[in-house]
Amino acid sequence: MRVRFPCASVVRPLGAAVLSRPAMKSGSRRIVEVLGGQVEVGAEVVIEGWVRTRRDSKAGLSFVHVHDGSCFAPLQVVAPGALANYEAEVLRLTSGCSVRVRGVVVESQGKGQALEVEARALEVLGWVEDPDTYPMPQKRHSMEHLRTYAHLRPRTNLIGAITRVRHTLAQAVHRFFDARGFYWIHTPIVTTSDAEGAGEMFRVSTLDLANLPRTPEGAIDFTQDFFGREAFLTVSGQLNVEAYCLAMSRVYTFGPTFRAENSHTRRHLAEFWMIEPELAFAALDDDVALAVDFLKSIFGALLEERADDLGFFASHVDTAEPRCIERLERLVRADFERMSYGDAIAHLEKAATKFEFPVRWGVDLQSEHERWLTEEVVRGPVVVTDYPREIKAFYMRQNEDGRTVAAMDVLAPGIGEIIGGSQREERLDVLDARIREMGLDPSHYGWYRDLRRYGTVPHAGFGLGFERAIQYATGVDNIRDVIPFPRAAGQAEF
RNA sequence: UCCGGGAUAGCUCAGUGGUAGAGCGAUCGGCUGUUAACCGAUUGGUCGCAGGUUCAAAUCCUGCUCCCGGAGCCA
Repeated sequence: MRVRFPCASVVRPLGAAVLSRPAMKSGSRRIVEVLGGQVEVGAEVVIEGWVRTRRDSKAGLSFVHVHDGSCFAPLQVVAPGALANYEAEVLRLTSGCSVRVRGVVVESQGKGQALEVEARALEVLGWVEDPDTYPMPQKRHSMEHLRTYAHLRPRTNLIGAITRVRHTLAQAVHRFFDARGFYWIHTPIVTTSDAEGAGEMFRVSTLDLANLPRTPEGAIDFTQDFFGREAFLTVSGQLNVEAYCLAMSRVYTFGPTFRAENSHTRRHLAEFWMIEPELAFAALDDDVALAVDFLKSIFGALLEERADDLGFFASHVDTAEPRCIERLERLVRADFERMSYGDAIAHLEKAATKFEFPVRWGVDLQSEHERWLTEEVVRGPVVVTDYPREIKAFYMRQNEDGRTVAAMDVLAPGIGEIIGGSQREERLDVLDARIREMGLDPSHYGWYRDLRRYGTVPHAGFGLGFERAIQYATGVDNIRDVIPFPRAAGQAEF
């Protein structure tokens, strides 16, 4: 995918954010305030930002487009030749220079912007030392190139837009839960539980790798390690948040999560952010309803608050049909399709396509199957429920049929599983039997079993990969481009 | 981890054994209330690294490193 780097010529509708003036600055305004009409025409303002483009007119003035991150559109600064430093500095401005501009807000004589700032003074705060090798000049860049300059890529239209979308979605997540009485639980990053069972874990240790302490039997002696036992980075906050759920009733986590899988795909990171609500006195249907309500709410907020950035994704980035704005609008309005795993298998068995992995009841859905369901059968997101117990985690609640569990996945076109959740097994005897059945030892699940021993209640929850939600919302192909500094197998620069 | 593709100018790429190319960028000039600006000129290379074959290697062979896509794992 190629993305055009230079500023778009069309001013998009601005976000709804109303910015208050920062207390520590005198008269300095963010560009979104000026372009959003929050500053009167004729008023003097100070603008601080980075030059994106400069065009000179031999009428003796220059047009300098400046970004400060506050919105998608640039501010056009008109720099008259009468400026004291016009010849010496303004005519030497290149993409990437940082500037402070004092000027007057005026109606633009040109097309492409309604308002602009006529400079009375333009101060260069920082030059670009060699414009020929500046990695972010005004031209098209490949995503791969941007990725190798993770520290400079936020200066591009694309990464700037992603950054604002990511922020807006994060805020919408917290607002959604807060409005419904959910408490944000800061579950631990470091875990000593080897029971999370959601993939390979990163070890956390202060032991000297070159000189490991040994037990008499020759094993590594973790009692001498920092925590007195083996420790890892969390792969899920779910088990911990269940404890708070069975006291606070409605809780959620929103934090970093780590998987040491050696994955090389556009959908995987070693460090990513996950959102995991947990709802007490609830069954699977409540969980599905919460998930659907959640997706509609956060994407609805995004449509309202970041129309400028979404317009850019729809016109320059997204290649799926329908493009992101229409896709999100449909999702916000639509009733979500829902089907059981059994029905999904039936659909797949009827499919005209021959799958690489043959379909039969009992197999887990492969990427190709999820794609068929979302892109061909439903043509949109779909909730699949009641999976075979053999392919799901030990904590999921067993259904009456004895062969399925109360699990649900929300599948989205182009992304695959965007949400995975379940009703949890609240019956201690059933949970213990399940743990043993999977060859695990109930004694390792002490505190988790306590939750079933003392005042257990039906409860349910789900997990949502935050970056995948951003991918879905923007149409950005590679997950490494929707997180500021991606960490993946073999990649932790910056 | 497996399968496939790739690494040549600041960027994106062409170049299948015989003197290293284009577009974009950058620089300079022309033109213009400009806005993917336009026109002209200039600049720009240890062809990923290490070996090998050959009179001759960006090109063929071997190994390595890294990147991209897909699969698995999963969110």
